[in-house]
Amino acid sequence: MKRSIEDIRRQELIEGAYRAFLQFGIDGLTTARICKEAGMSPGILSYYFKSKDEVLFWMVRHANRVIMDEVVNRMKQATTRWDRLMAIVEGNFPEDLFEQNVANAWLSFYVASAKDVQLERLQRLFHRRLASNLSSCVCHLVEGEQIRHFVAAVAILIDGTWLHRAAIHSRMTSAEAISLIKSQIESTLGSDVVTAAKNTPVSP
Amino acid sequence: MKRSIEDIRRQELIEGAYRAFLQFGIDGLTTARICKEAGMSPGILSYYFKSKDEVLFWMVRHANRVIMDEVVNRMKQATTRWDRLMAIVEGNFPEDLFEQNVANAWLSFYVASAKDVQLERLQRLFHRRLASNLSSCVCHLVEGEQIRHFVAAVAILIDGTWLHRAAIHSRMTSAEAISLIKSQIESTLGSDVVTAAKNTPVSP
DNA sequence: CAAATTTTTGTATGCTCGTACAATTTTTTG
DNA sequence: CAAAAAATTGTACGAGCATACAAAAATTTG
Repeated sequence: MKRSIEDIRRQELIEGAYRAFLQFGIDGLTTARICKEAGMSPGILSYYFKSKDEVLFWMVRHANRVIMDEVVNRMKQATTRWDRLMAIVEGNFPEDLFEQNVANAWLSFYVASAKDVQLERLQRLFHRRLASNLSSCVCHLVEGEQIRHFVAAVAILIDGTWLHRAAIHSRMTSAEAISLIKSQIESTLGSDVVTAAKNTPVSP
Repeated sequence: MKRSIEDIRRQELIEGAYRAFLQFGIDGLTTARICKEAGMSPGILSYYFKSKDEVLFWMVRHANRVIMDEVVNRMKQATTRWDRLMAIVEGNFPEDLFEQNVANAWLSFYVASAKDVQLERLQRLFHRRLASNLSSCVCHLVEGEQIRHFVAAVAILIDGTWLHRAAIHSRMTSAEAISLIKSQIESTLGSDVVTAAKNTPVSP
């Protein structure tokens, strides 16, 4: 069974919204701009979606999937806990996405999610996934309370680095971001735990 | 010479804007809301200011001064490099300001400064001040390139922690934020540098 | 106190945007 | 091919907002 016109149009609008999102952030997303970006006429959005907010919702899921694919693909190839950890960090800074407009767009999503319960739920889902992935890399290697501290610190470092890429005119590259977070992780865990992580296979 | 009515009214409007800012962020700031918060009628803003953006500009300066006062007061009492460092960290997390609405408000300022050259200049000024203060705590204690890395890491940790307070429903307290950043700093610098910082007086 | 000046009020204007929808075109069906 | 259904277009409406400004009120001046 081939995709219906409806599915195709909805997907096109979501991807149009995504492109507009990367350029202008959530505030720059008007129905007209979304439709134009998708190559359609202005009124079409309300034919295929209940409202602009519905497009926004699916667009954010789409945007997150782009990043998550980067993470997951790298994690598949990891053989040690340490490799998994690096897969998460590196996957969160794809070279072609780590630039000011994109960082600003994500920042605007964070702001918007404070006033939109749907977006807030997505946001928390994304955070739980990240926290869960990070935990799996260090559990059994460090003690319980330490795990929560480690996860919080790395999450803050990742998001904080994106924030700086957005706000400060920093020209930081993704390689520099990864290297900064990597060395923070190393000094936080300590060399013995790092060595253990590098020698622990992924499964257990 | 007493303050003119104009100075008083402008200050009242700026403070009204600040209160509205803390509650609703930059997007929630309408001229009507600012005037209402200042206890004046809606049209008064355009009598004392060229535009809403001008109020925004002064309001952000005011908001930053609130934080900077916290930092500066703590730094005055510092006798060692380490104390100065802690003064900066603690001053950036005043207990009564470290809560979700305020964090969201600051986040919305970061987003807005991407599309407003005036706000962007303020933002960069704030960042240079922070970086300069941080540098002064570790220069001569660690080598040149290391300083830049250290400053970047701490700045990212501070902003990242605010971002998390805004976005994740984290209930993190200011004490927890300070403690997290403090331990990150300690493991980054290494115990010998920390000891040196604790034994180095502030002036040179 | 009366005229002049300053300050404040309330509103009108124009703009942007989301949404609904009638009119039109395209596709499908029998 | 004609009728019905689906898809698309363009626009009109209303809401929310920044700004300007005429009218009113308050204050100062002579």
